[in-house]
Amino acid sequence: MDKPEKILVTALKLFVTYGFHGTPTSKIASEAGVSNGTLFHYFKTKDELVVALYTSIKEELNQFLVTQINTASTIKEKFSRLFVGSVEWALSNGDAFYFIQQFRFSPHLNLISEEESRRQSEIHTQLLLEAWTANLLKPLPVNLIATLIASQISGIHQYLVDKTVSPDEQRKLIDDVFELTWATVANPETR
Amino acid sequence: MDKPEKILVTALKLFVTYGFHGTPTSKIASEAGVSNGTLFHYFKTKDELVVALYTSIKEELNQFLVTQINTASTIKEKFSRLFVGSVEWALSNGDAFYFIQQFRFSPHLNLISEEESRRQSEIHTQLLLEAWTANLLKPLPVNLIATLIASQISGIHQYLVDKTVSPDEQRKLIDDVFELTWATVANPETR
Amino acid sequence: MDKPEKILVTALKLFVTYGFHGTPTSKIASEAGVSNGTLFHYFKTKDELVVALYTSIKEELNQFLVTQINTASTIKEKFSRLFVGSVEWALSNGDAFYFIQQFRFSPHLNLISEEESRRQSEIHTQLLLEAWTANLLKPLPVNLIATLIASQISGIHQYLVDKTVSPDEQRKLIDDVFELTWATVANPETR
Amino acid sequence: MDKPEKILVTALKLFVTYGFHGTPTSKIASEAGVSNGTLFHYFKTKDELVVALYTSIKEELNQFLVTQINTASTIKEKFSRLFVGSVEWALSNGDAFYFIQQFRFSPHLNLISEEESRRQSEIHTQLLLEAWTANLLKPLPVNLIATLIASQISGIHQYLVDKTVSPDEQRKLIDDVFELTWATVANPETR
DNA sequence: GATGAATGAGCATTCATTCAT
DNA sequence: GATGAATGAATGCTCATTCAT
Repeated sequence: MDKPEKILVTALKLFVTYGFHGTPTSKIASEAGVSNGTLFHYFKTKDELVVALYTSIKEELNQFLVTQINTASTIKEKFSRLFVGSVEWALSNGDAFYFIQQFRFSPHLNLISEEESRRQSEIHTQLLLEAWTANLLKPLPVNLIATLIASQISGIHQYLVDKTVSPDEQRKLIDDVFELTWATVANPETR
Repeated sequence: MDKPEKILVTALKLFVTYGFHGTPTSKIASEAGVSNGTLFHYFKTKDELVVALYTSIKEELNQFLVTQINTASTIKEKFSRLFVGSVEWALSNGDAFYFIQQFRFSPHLNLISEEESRRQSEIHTQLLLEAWTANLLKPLPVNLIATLIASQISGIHQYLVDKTVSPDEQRKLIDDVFELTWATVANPETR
Repeated sequence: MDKPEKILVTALKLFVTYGFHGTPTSKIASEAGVSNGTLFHYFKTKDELVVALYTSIKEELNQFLVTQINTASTIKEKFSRLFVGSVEWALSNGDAFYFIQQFRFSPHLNLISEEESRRQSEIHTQLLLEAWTANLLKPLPVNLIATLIASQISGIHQYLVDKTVSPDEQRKLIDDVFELTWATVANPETR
Repeated sequence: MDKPEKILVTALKLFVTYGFHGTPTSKIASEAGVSNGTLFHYFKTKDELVVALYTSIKEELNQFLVTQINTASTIKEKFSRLFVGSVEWALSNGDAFYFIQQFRFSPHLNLISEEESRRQSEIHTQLLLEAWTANLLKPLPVNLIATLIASQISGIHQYLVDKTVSPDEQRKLIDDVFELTWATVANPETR
């Protein structure tokens, strides 16, 4: 792992525990095993580090989701993969997922450009467009459907984080909730 | 409005715009029209101010929801009132709602005691218990149901914040989503 | 002496010895017997402190020169008082005088507004105008005359700083150089 | 232009604009088109670079003045050439001249050895000695005369920098001021 | 000679908190 | 209760300098 990567990994761990403000750059540097100066060699400011971390996490998540979707044939199956994949990724990358929320409710969000923002949600946009074109969705605003699905993902994730459930049960619950969600948003006629 | 109240109101506005860290107590004080010392007269530390703000907002929200629920007769109607009320309160108290999220994804959350936490969600717990007892819910874990409903509330709110919709349409959308949500979690047999 | 004044006095001493850069604000504060925070309470930035010091020194010098000029009756005598007064002030306020030069050949000079600059040289401007109106000066550009006089002041000062001369001799030398300078710039006809 | 020379040229430009402190070595290096390490290959420390720049400028100035003086036959003419040459060099090497002042009022001055200092003013010392021996000067301390001449040089330069004057007028003004200065310091009997 | 990544000491500045009035 | 001057610990960031390649 090269130095900037090591810095990002360490920053994630510390930000999640102590918050942005509660984490001095000096602590990030020393725990990452580099000097303070090196941190600023790679990230011009602390804010830039925070943003870079967010971007890299989103990137990683997206790449994971793409591999998930690619294993599916039907559109519904793609949704399922996206849904299940998101929840499972969130469960096994607790820190990263928590950080995303943290970031979203902070002034740092404004530092993300429109374009970067669009790029990050491209997969979801594409898939929804596909479903919409195939007339698979209820006659509701597409954005509303997107938001409702996203909410259910974060809902079931939230539930599973608090409980301790066996992997099998967990998988079943996620599938069940996906089916419920799909029933909520899918067009009953073409379903 | 007395001084501590003025301080809380000002703090909310600033926290939402600049974040906790980005808002010095001195700025809160000056914008609230009180002296630096006065702020610390009412709130021993900045953290205490943050927590007090959170608690007071939750308190206000809960009181509002209680009045909403009280106008309902059936259990489903209570759920509806809770659902719609939550979304509408969130829409007309954007700052407060945003602050709640901000707070939840920050280390400050640890400063809320278990008991306080329980008290804040009492209404929801009560209502779910009622529904459960009346056998109105699907055979899913009650907590999962609670989380799913909460997610949908925040989902529809999220959607409405971004769009600009007429009040009538807005109301209709919220009702629609509630019906979808209710269909998702309610026991079809006793519904 | 109040705190901001004490800070200025200490800063002068240190700047002259170690330069602006070579003098940390922390050293100024501690030698002035105040806390680091107090320094920044009175001067928002280090640059502001530097500028404030410059302005206060120029102010003091000007007030001194005004009292000198006021004891003179003829215009030539006023020039003499200004000349002699400037040299003597420079000799007994070595640090302050050195600081002025230091400041003038630094980027800080740009932080002085046009207006402030004009105000600082008002005495000289006035006196030259008076002499010009009375036709006492050679037909040379007034600004050139001003600059030449100023140069001679700094010349004789420079000389006296390096040598050690008895007060009497010193006074005589300054007078001599003034007469030479006056002969250089004064109109021989009306002299 | 070889690398160390390029570094010196760039450093001059930047020092004059931003001051010593305001100019990082990294900026000098990058603007000079060399790497950070190369700068330190040629100049062990930043201070050494500053001193080297000063020395090289003084050297250049002196060489120029020597060629000027060599075209003169009488002593007064030599003084004239020195005077005029100095002003003209200062005018066409504004940055270099400004840097000299900057350097003189900075702690770096202490890094110049006595001997180096003497060498730099040798021309002036020699010429004054010649004039003194020939009994051409007023019965004033030689050092005072030296200082007064130097002051007038910097005075007329100062004036010409601020104004915009045609080359012819400029040359005439410089000559005039030289004559005035010469009249001030030269022995009227042997003149 | 040339490079530029890495270092870490050093500094300006901020800000929560105190306390005398 | 109210004030705001004073504090000083804490921190982001800079930059001269080193050194392995």
